[in-house]
Amino acid sequence: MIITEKHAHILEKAEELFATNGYEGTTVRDIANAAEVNLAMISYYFGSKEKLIEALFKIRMEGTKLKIEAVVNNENITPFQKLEILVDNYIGRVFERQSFYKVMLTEQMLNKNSVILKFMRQYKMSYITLIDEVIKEGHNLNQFKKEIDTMLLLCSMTGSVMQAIIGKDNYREFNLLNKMKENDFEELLKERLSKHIKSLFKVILGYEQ
Amino acid sequence: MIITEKHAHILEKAEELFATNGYEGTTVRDIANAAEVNLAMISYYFGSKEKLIEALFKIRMEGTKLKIEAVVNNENITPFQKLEILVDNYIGRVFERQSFYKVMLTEQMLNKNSVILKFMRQYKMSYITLIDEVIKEGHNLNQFKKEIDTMLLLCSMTGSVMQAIIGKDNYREFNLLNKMKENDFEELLKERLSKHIKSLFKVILGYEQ
DNA sequence: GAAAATATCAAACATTTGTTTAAATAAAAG
DNA sequence: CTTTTATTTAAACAAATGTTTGATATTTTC
Repeated sequence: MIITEKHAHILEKAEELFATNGYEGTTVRDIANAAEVNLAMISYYFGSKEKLIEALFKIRMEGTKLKIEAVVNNENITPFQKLEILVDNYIGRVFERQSFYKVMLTEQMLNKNSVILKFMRQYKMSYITLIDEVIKEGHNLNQFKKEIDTMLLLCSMTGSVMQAIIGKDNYREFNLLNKMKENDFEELLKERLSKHIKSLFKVILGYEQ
Repeated sequence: MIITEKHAHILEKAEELFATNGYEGTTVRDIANAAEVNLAMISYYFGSKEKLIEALFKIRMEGTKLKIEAVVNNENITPFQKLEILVDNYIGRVFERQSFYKVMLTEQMLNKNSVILKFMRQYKMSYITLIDEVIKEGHNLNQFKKEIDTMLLLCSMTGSVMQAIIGKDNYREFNLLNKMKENDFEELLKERLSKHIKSLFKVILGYEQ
């Protein structure tokens, strides 16, 4: 399937609606209105509502895998530096595409669509095997001193970021940051998350230089 | 509103359906079938589908707050022990009520219902202020050495647990635990999560006895 | 045990849903 | 320019949705 600009535009509007109202809570009419196209165009372009969300997952997940792998194939940096870059990449991607990651989170729980499940499985597995490699490398170089549960560490990373995003407003309020501009606040939160998660990795892996 | 056994039974079936299919993805007919009552009984008992999910949040959140506070009012244990108990309580509650916590997670993202928002806000705030107190106590006693971002630590706790639950099957597969019985596996995962999160707290707070 | 209140039921209700149709318009190809 | 192909449209479609109705059964109250 060829994705034109029109496709991409509709997908972006649909993505926003799915993030705020859920897949089932979003009607094809909502999408058509938001994208300012005729109702029938959704079927015309994508075939069905279900194929539309499949297309969304396809387009969003395509680039991601390559981006992740590029980091690890860089030979000139230490394992811990690689992990730091992976963390920052992850945070950057989630903040850049908050809507999509919210959709992903709900679909992880609810979805039974096999196409979407395949995409998510692929994404997760590439991430975990990659990090596992880097961690093994660090152990071999005797830079990481502790044996760890990679998957739980990954849960902490993704979970911390997602919870922070979902509870953004609570965080803002609790830390008395209401006056800040939205953009500045997001940068602050990203920065704090980055530090927080890197230190998680550090202490859990028993990193020593 | 008085909650009878019949109410509770319908709510439990609805809760399961909401967890697997989402609120919008669950029809009143689905609930009636699952609870083995006539379709009209849902309206008769709860007034509407929306009031049903509000009742679910009400009943589930009522007990929680008291349980949390009981821990902290125990004077005979150290701050870090209190945190350990809070962590184990949290894990225990989530595993015991996986369906509800899944519903909560999606509603956190999607819901605009003011009644539900109020419940969740209350829940979150009571948790955070409580933990904040314990952490201050630990600092005053010079047992915690590091200044921390309480809310991010909380994000890591809740996020780790939720991600682990959502990705249970992945965890099982990746760690080659497929032969294990579901119950045994859950106990194992709880144990590992408990250790993992407690060590997070320990290192991030700079705990020294 | 009759009267009143509560619970259950199948059927019907008006909306909303995703999708399709067939006609009209615009763009591309020859 | 004309024909063919691709796009856009309003209207229609059947199925599904949350809710209500009015009749019937069951339980409670006195």
